[in-house]
Amino acid sequence: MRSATPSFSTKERILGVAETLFARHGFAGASLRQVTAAAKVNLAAVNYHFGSKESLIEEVFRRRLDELNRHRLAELAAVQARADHALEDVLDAFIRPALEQSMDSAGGAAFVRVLARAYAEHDERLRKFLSDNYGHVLRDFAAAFARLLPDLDKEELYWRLDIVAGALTYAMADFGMIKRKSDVSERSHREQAAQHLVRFAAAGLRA
Amino acid sequence: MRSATPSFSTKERILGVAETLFARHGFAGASLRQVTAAAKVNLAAVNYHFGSKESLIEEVFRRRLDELNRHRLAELAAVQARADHALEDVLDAFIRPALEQSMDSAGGAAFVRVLARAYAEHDERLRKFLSDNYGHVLRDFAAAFARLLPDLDKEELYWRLDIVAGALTYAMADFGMIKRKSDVSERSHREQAAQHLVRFAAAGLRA
DNA sequence: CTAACATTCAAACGATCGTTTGACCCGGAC
DNA sequence: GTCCGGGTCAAACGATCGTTTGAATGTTAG
Repeated sequence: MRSATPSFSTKERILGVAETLFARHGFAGASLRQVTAAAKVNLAAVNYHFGSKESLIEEVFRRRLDELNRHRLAELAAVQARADHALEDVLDAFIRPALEQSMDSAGGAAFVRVLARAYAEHDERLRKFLSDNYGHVLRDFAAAFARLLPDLDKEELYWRLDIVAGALTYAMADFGMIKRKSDVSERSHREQAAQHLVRFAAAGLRA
Repeated sequence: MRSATPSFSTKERILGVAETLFARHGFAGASLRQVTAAAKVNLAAVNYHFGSKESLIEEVFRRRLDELNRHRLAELAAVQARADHALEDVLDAFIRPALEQSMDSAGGAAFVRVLARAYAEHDERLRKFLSDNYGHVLRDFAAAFARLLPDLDKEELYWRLDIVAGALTYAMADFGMIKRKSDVSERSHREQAAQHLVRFAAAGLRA
C-alpha cells in the first residue's frame, strides 16, 4: 500500500487537511477530530503517526519550510552572483519562492496562511521551532540588504526589514480586507501582490 | 458599590484581564476560567455580566475601537483642513492615535495585539463586527490618500493601502522577530516604530 | 499455512471547555 | 422589622478536547 498510493497515504492526507484547517481556524481552533474527520481517517491515526498534536503542527511546517528556505537561499545566491544586482532583486529572491510554493500544490496557498498564524501565536515552542528554520534565512537576507544599503545604519535597517517581513507575511496570507476582483485568477492575484510588495518595500528601504 | 469603586468593578476587571489574555493566547486559547481566575472574580461572572464569551470578546473591542476611530477621524479632519497637508500627515493621522492609545492605559498595549489577532482569526462574526467599526474609517482614509495621489489609479492604491494596513497591524502588535534593545523604553520603541512606518509607508505609496 | 509486524478501528480515559443552576449575601424601599 | 433585587458564590451540567487502549485487520516474510 505504501508504494501503491503514496500521495494519498494516511499520513499525507492528515498533513494536507491539517494545513487547511490550521490556516482556517488556527492551531487551537482546529481539533484533531475535525482534522481526522475531513481526512477520513481514524481519530487515533494522528497520535499513531505523529505522536501528538504539537508534533503534527511542527510536521506541517517542516514539510514546506525546508523547501522554501532552500529556494530562497538559492535565489539569493544567484542574485548576489551578479555584480550589478539591485535591491529589488534581493527582495524578489525573498518573496518569489514563497509565492511560487503557494501556487505549486493545492495546500501551498493554505500554508502561507499557516505561516502568518505562527506569527500571531505566541507559543514559545512554536516560535523557537520557526526561528531555527526561518531565522537563519532572515539573517542571510539582512546581510545582503546591509551591503546594498551602506549608508543605512544597522538599527535603522532592522527596523525597516521588520516592517517588510510583517507586510510580506500579511500580504502573502491575503489577510487584507480589500478583496480582489473575482475575475482575477488566484495566480495573477498573487503575482501582482508580489510585484507591488517588491516595489513598495524597495522604496521604503531606500527612503 | 457601583459608585464607590467604579474603576475596579467586576465588569471592568474582567475586560482588562480578558484583553491581556486574548492578546497573549488568542481568543480560543484563553479560557474563561483563566480570565476569571486572573481577575479574581467568580467563573459565572462572565456569563452574568456579558452573556457569553463571544459577547465578552466584542465588548473588549468596542471599549477601545470607538475611541480609536473617533481620534483617527478627528486627526484626519484636522490634517485635511490644512491646504498644504502631505502624505505623511495623513499616515500620521492613522497611525498616531493607535500609538497613543496603546500607551494611554495599561491594557492599551495589549489591545493592539488583540487587534492583530482579529486579522489572523477568520471567524466570520468577528470580522463582520470589525468591518462595521473599522471599515468606515479605512474608507475615509482611502479617499484622503486618493486625493493626494491623483496619478495612482484606484486599484493600485488599494493594493498599496492593503500592504500599509498589514504592515501597520504587524508593527503595532510588535510581532516582529527582531527584538528591541532592553534599554529602550516601551514608549520610545513605539514612537520610533510609528516614525519609521510613516516614512516607509509614504515612500512606498509614492513609488 | 503460520508468525510477526504495521496499521486501522471503536471505545473509553481524564481533563477542560462554556454555560447554567440555585443557594446565599447584602444594601435600600417600604 | 420584611421584602426585593443585583451581585457573588460553589457546584454541577453536557459537550468537546487530546490521548490511550486493546482488539480487529491487513500485509509481508519464512
